[in-house]
Order: sequence, then structure tokens, then C-alpha cells
Amino acid sequence: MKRTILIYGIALAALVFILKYLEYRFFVRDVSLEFYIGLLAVFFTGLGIWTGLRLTRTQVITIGPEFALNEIELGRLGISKREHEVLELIAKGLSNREIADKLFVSLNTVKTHSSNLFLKLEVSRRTQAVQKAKELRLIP
Amino acid sequence: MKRTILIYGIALAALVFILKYLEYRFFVRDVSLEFYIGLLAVFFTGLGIWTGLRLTRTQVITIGPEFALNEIELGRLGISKREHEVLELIAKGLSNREIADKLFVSLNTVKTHSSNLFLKLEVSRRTQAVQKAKELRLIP
DNA sequence: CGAATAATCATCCTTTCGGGTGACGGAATT
DNA sequence: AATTCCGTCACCCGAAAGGATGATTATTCG
Repeated sequence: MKRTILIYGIALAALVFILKYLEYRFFVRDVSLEFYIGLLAVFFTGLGIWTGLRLTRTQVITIGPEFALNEIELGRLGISKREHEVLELIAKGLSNREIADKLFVSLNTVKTHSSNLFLKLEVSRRTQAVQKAKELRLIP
Repeated sequence: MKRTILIYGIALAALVFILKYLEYRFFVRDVSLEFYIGLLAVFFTGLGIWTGLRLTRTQVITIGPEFALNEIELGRLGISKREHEVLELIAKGLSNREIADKLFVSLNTVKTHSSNLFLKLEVSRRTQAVQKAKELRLIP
């Protein structure tokens, strides 16, 4: 999001510079205001649509094994980084004990994370969680 | 989101200041041009985002690779029909109890099948069994 | 600063799994 | 007929997983 805004600002600034440059370079001092307005309207409408597409839940049509993490869904379900890590390890077939050791946390912590995961994914077993997470493209 | 809008506004304000600075720097004749540019940018960006949101309705078309059951591996591991059925239901995230009900057999039977499965697949947990079975293309 | 969130850990209790063993009838094979 | 395999079921026990709740700390946000 911050990157988007940054790109946006830079694009805006660059556009102004280009316009100014052209204006002075070619002494086109009498470029009509309507022309500017039209140009800007088109440009920023396009940019706006692009941003809109960024913001919306854009489902990527995947053909084959390429995995694109569905961050929108992740955010929608409110799954945190740590929970996502646990989810990945669950999908790998690790037990809670093994996950705890791998993440250097206690067994209880892993159980808490997984419980929260089940709530957010609306499932009650880890196998279901894995299945649903794959459907939602939260994990490869 | 509110924060985003706030940052956005601040960025825009900063941009206007920059533009004002440039205005004096390059002795721009039209004083209010940049202001109009900024205004137009905001307006048409909003319009673009609105249009983008309007236009994009999510449609998920997943074209996955068709599943070909690996019967050779099935035979090699000596997995019976019934065991394979249980394996599929395990992969669907069902509990042993649910599998038993679905197959009209007792819980103990399902447990026997799953235990035999784990031996044949050389795993110790159902999540691992699902993982391995997918790798070996025993299930979709 | 106060509120909210994320991450951590704990305790208690119930359910589910997994492992081991044994048994029995039916079908196919030898 | 004897053997082997499959499917079925049972009992036992310990380990793992799941559910509920509360507490602490750190960071972030308003």
C-alpha cells in the first residue's frame, strides 16, 4: 500500500515535470487547458482503475502448480503472520509438538495459534484447515 | 483504511507544496494550474477506483491439471479398495467417526483401515498420509 | 497516554488419534 | 482342504489434538 502511494506520487510528479518540460522546450505556451484536463482525466482514471484492481479481491487464474498467495483472503480472515506459519507447518504434516520445536515456542502457544486458526477458517480439525487453506490459496 | 486516506491526503498536501515551490522556481505563468492538476488527479482517481470496483466482480476460474490415479503405486504399496476409500475421506478432512458413518461401518473398522494405511504409507499421522498420498497421486 | 492487537504461555478438560492385539467370516488362491 | 487376503469389529492404553479461559508482554494506533 505504501509502495502504491509512493509510485502514485512519483507518477504525478513525473507527469508534471514532463508537461512543464514540454511546455518550455517547445514554447508551447498556449497549450489549451482543455487538453491538460483531458490528458489528466484519462491518465488518472486509468491509474485509479489500476489502484482499484489492486484493492479489490483479484483472483488469479492459475494453470498449473504456480502458487500465488492470496493475501486479500488472508487479511479478510484476519490471519496473522505467526498463525500463517503454523498453518504451513500443519499442512506439512507436522504435529503440534514438532511445530513448537521448529518455531522455538511452547506447545501451548502452538495450540493457541492453531485454535485461533480453526476459528478463523471455520473448521474444527487440522485436516479440514489444510483443505480449506489450499482452496483459498493461503498455502501452496 | 482511514490511515491510508490520511496518508494519502498528507501526501497530496505535500505535493501541492512542492508544486507551489516549482511554480516560483520556474516562473510559471499560470498560477493555479498545478492546483487544478491536483484537483483533477484526486477527482479522476476516485472516479477510476469507483469504476474499477464496479467493473471487477470476482470470478474464479481454476483450470487444474486433470487427476490420473497412480494405480501402480497403489498396487505396489498394497493398498486395498476399502483403504483407499478411507484415505480419500481422510483427505477430505473427515474424522474417523464421520468416515465410519459415511461407510456404514464401525469406528473400530475405520481405525483399523487407517492404521493399516499409515503402515503402508510409512507415516504416523493422517496429515502426513494426505500429504504423501497426494505426492504419490493416490488421491486428487 | 489508553486501547487494541499480536504473540506468548498456562491450566483444565474432553475428544480424537494412533498403536497393539486378537478374532471371525467370506472370497480367492494354492 | 489349507492358506492367504480382505473386511469387519472389539478392547485397551497412551499420545495428540481440540476447546475454553485467563494472563502477560510488546508493539502499534488513535
